[in-house]
Amino acid sequence: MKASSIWSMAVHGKMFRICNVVGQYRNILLNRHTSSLYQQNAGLKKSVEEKLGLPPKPKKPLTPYFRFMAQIRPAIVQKNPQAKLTDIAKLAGTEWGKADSSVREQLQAEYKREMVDYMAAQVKYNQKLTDEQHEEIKKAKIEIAELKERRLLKKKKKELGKPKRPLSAFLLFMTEKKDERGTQSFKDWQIQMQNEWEKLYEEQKSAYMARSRKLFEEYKREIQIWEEKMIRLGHIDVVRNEALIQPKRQGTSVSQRSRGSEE
DNA sequence: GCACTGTGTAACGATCATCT
DNA sequence: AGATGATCGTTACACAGTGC
Repeated sequence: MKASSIWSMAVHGKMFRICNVVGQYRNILLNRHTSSLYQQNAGLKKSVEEKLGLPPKPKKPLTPYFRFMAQIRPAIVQKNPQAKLTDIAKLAGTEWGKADSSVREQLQAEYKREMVDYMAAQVKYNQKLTDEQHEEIKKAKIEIAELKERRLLKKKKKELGKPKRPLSAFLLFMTEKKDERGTQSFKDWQIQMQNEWEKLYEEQKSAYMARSRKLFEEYKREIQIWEEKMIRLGHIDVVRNEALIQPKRQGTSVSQRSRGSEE
């Protein structure tokens, strides 16, 4: 903890130098960056290194455009109090397009100066880490990238209207009983549901199972139609592998398609 | 070509446990 | 992976420029 706070102080010091911008926005900039760093240290946005319990790595200097945005943001917000974050970014982009070349050059020069410090800090930081720590960071980054990929694929499936898997017999039972929960804790209620499910008469259970089976039959039909449509549209990544392997019952076959892109 | 850099917030995800 | 729900944590969104 102590080591990390020393690191944190070092980063603070660097950022204050980074924020040493001349002109009328100097104070605003200083305040903004101070609070921003405070939030990061409070753990709102942790870097991979910090998540792994390693000292925080030096932050990249702000690019000229980000520096510019930080300067004009207060004015934009004041003029457009109800503007959303995304609106502000758009307005800032417009302003950047209209900005004087001397302003751009000055911001560019500041960026270059701070980049020198950053590079040195980065080298120092990397030297401080062991080979194992470097490897750990590398692995974590790959994992994060894979997670992101999975999340995006899930989002795509949703957007393309992938049919949802139907409820199992037990879930149908649980859904039906949800209004009877009252003030019981979620966990206790689940355990109670499990007990009640086990005590159900076979014919009662069978009724739920029959309903679930029927839903699954419908689902099978829906998913097949949907996957065939996805293949036609070229969205092979959202289709289960079986759908690519199994030849279709009628019409054009997809079996000759290459499966190279899939696992 | 993608991650990073800043911002605030809405939306989304993981978690807990249960079964199929 | 589907539902249940509260809670806490994380990410996408917009913008442009830079470096790996």
